[in-house]
Amino acid sequence: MKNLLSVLKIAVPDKIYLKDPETSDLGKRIIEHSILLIHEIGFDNFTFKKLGFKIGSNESSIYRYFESKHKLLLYLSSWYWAWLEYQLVIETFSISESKAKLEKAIEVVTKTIAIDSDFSHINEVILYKIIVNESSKSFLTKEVDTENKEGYFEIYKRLITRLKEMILAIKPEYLFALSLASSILEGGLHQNFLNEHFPSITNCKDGKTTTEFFIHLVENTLK
Amino acid sequence: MKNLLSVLKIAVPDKIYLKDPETSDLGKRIIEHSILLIHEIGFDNFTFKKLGFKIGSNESSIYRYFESKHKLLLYLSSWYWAWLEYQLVIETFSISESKAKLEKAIEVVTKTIAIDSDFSHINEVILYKIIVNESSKSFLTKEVDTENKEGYFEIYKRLITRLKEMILAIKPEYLFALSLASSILEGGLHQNFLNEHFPSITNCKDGKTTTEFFIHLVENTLK
DNA sequence: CTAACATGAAAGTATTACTATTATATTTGC
DNA sequence: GCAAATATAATAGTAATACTTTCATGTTAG
Repeated sequence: MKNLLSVLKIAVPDKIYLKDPETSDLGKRIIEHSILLIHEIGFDNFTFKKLGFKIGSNESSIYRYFESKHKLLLYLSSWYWAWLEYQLVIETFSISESKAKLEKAIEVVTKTIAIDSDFSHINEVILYKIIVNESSKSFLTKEVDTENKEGYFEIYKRLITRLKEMILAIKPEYLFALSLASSILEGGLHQNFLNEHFPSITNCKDGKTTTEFFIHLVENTLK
Repeated sequence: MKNLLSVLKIAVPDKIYLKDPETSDLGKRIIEHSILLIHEIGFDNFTFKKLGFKIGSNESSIYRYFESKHKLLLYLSSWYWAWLEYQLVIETFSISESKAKLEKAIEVVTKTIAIDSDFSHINEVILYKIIVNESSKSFLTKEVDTENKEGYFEIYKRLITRLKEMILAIKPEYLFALSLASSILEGGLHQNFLNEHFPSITNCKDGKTTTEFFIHLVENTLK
């Protein structure tokens, strides 16, 4: 996996950025340190000025890569979904039995990311925490419909479609495969959010995992 | 229901506001029109200045009721959860059979609110839309842990606890009752969000409802 | 070696999210 | 019916945000 990703490039919809941050040293430092800074102070308190200060660069230079901090969040989200899609495909590819395949898929998309694959400047453990705490803000806006038309959420939707296919492979007549798929993905993030901030309203803690909860849920639903 | 609510008052944790908006005409107009304005321009674009202009009042007067627009969102969210808790209790109270009770509960918390009960200045149909589109922002902040300790999310957590009890009444040995309860509540909002903005990744549309999806899901999970 | 391009530095703008002060209107308590 | 208390309005002010613009400088490619 590590090897493959050092050859492959995670592709993010190119309308999200003004200049591809992967093409320069400054760009890469913007991505690397924006992840660390958003994690540190939260997306709402994050500004390009503060980021510029952190990487010893100028605010105006960062604006040459991203129109706004919102676009940067879209970039980070898309990058994460693309990375997760890659994990999903690789990890389930060789499994032919439908049930085992879906189980592995649920595991991939609901587990807490705790190990950085370390193939790039992007720390996936911290990025995952940002996804849990901030990614909803990328679509909870008045501009969501326009941005959806522009294709900013394509990877996310494709991921859900892939999950849906695996669900339908088990039970083709199930009428809610898309809803179940989207519930697994967002619900997985949400349970991990609760584990961190509202432990009194989740059971996904103390050794019981979000993955177990969803595997049990899905298995019974498709029985 | 209508009659009862005209006597009862929806109680919101009093640390959320500086002055109870229910105690004055201006306060009520702040609540009434903040709901309309947030729905119109989105929470991110909403300001007390714009609201003041809309209700023919001054920005500084609104600040006497709420410290910040974030506190106002917490107020609206808490009000909605309290209102929903009330609906839940009333509608399930007289049902003794566990399965029917839980089914009714799922219906209450996952259905799209389309009729305003019209007992107050608060338009519940529009408020529901705000909850779907904006309520996550009330807890997706760096201050969530402090605010949780202050008790700002008590009603929300109590609602989930009530749902959990109804789940356990059916299957006491089920290990994920809290996670299932929180998934129903947040998942219900999310499916309705998808229906509005990302219809390609949900089945809760074209006559198939979010409620049906969750009733089927829960019934099979607890079988 | 020069033209193109990337980055940096500085200044400017409109808006936001408040706070503070003072004035005026309304209510209430006696 | 009047003074005191309270609520609201008007105005101004502040620091920060979310950018944009301009110009200078350094670097790189043909």
